[in-house]
Amino acid sequence: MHSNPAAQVRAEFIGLVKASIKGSFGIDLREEELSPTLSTPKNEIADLSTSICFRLAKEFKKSPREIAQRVASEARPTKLILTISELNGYVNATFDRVAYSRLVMDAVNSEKERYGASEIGKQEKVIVEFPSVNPNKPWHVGHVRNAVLGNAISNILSFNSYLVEREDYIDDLGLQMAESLWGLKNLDAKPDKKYDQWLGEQYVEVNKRLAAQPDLKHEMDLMLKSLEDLNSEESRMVREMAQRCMLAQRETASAYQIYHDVMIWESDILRAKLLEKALELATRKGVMEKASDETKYKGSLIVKMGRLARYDKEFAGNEEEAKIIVRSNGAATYIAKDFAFHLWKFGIIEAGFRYQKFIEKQQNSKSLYTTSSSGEERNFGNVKKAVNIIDASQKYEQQVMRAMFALVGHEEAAKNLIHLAYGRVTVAGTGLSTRKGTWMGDGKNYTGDDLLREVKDAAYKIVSQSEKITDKSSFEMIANAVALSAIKFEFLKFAPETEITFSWEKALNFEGDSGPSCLYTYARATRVLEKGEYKNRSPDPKAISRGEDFEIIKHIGEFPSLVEKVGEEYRPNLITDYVIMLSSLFGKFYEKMPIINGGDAKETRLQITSCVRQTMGNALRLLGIEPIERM
RNA sequence: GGGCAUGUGGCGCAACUUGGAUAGCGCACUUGGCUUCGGACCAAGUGGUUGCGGGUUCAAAUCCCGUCAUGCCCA
Repeated sequence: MHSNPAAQVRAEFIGLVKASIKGSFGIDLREEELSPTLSTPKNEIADLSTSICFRLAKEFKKSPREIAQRVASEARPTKLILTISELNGYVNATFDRVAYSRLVMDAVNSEKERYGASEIGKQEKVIVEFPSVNPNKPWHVGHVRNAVLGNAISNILSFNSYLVEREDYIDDLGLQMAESLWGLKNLDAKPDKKYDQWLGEQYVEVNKRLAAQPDLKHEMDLMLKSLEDLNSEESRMVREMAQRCMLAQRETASAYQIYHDVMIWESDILRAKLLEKALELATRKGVMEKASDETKYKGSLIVKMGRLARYDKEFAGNEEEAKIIVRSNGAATYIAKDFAFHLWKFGIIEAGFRYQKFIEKQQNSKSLYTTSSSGEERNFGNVKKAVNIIDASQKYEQQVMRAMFALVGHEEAAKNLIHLAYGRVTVAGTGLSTRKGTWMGDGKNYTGDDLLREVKDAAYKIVSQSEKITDKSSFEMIANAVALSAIKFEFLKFAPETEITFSWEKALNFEGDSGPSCLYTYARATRVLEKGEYKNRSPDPKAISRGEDFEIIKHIGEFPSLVEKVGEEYRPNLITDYVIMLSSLFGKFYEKMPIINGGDAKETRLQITSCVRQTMGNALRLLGIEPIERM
């Protein structure tokens, strides 16, 4: 069992309020009625409070104050709660400082790097899909946001006891691949740089040609047709090109310390005939049908809007009568392909995929597998929950897919099919278009590679001036860690749905609400513990006062509840808020309360420092940020 | 035309799902703090009718209705 100090003290408070109300008024409230009324008062009135008396006022025909006063006076203190009082109709509790501090410190000391973990995932399998960048270009800063989010979500789910598979979907069959292959054959240029970068630039060039010579469009369409024949020479060439591009993309991923378990290729999905199986299922269940000849949908396979509306009212007001799944020319839409793929994820239809190792050993010491025409069988997929990190523009498609899941009778899967819709990243008001090449900048591109290089250069300049670091050989490692923390934090601190306007100025700022300032807190705490010759003895909370020290203890006690919440709501920005607050609280504590020079309080304050360091480290690792000892 | 998201001090954001006491944080600005545990830090301060209008409630940034603006999506 993992400990959760905040949840424990809340439970005690609910219990005593419940007992007091029953004793005073003879009413037995349920825990679920009380628990939403709890909150933490902002000022220093108390440590925990409930507003339940406002709700009871009408029923009891008494003022909230009267009720609260009665409840407070009847309430019996518990192990963790020392006093209960009334103010303005609220019932307020103060914690037993020593008992609660001991609880928190014990929890951190005994669970260490597992402090904050929970069991809500019950070892269920979940597949997280990200960043799924087309294999004909490099990651741009928007893809970095996606990857960083997906990585954090995976870490958080895993910390909540889900068995997480990190999956990257690779669309090697779209029109964009036909165009890149056309470029490869016709543009007589040799790769002279990192392959994804080179391919991305070439793709922009192909699109310039297309704009100038619209008749080329026909050639592209022919190329696309031949790609879909998996035995064609074009198909073989495009796979080779895409694999080479993916190796380059994986270099970027690895530089960002982001790793996957499996890559799934669209061409292998085609080979496995997942689409046919999915369409058969949808037809058999009466969800999908042939459009009637009298409608404009003639010749295509559709799902009637009225059917979708039965599951999700969003589809109700739409003028359109149906959603096309397979066009009259036989081309499957993205929805069709995605529907099929996700039926596989949930183990509803079989693919019989074969896998090979794409990378034998990644930096996290695990292999990266890829689907393939031959190879071994492995148990990927077959999950209880699927999380897709896809930008908000695809919300509609994802919703249609979810509705179809429910309509074919898999409501449970529909509920567990989660689209984490994040806002796009723009540069000075314009979107990043791979086609138009707006990701290419002047001197430095808006790519993952250039972003990391630039931020690292800036970090290096600062690090190399530090007097705290005597070992010059570690500059490189530290600058890298600082840069990664800055970038990851910058993308994670915004709520997922917000759009982000990227600017170099912001990316290169390491102060304030930033990753480096959290790393700083960690490094500072580490150094203080070393200097203070801290030994991990059993907690001695007697010297804790009602000041900055106890504020820290309370904040640390909240961490496990926070992790659960973030795991259920997919909002890593709550963790960035949390670590900023932890940093700030430690900063205040550090100024006001001498640690090493703390006299009798020294040992206690070292213990608090150790708990801050541990919790900060755990929280940062969830975000995909590796803390460092010196900076 | 329909749908979704967003709108919070000068700027960038958080809190909204689950209503609660004085709306938090960073940047910028003003003032102060390194002979003293790591100043990527801290203290004090200026700045808000939470887009607008109505409603529900003892209580609304939060819920409901309407409206405006911006972005995205659907054919």
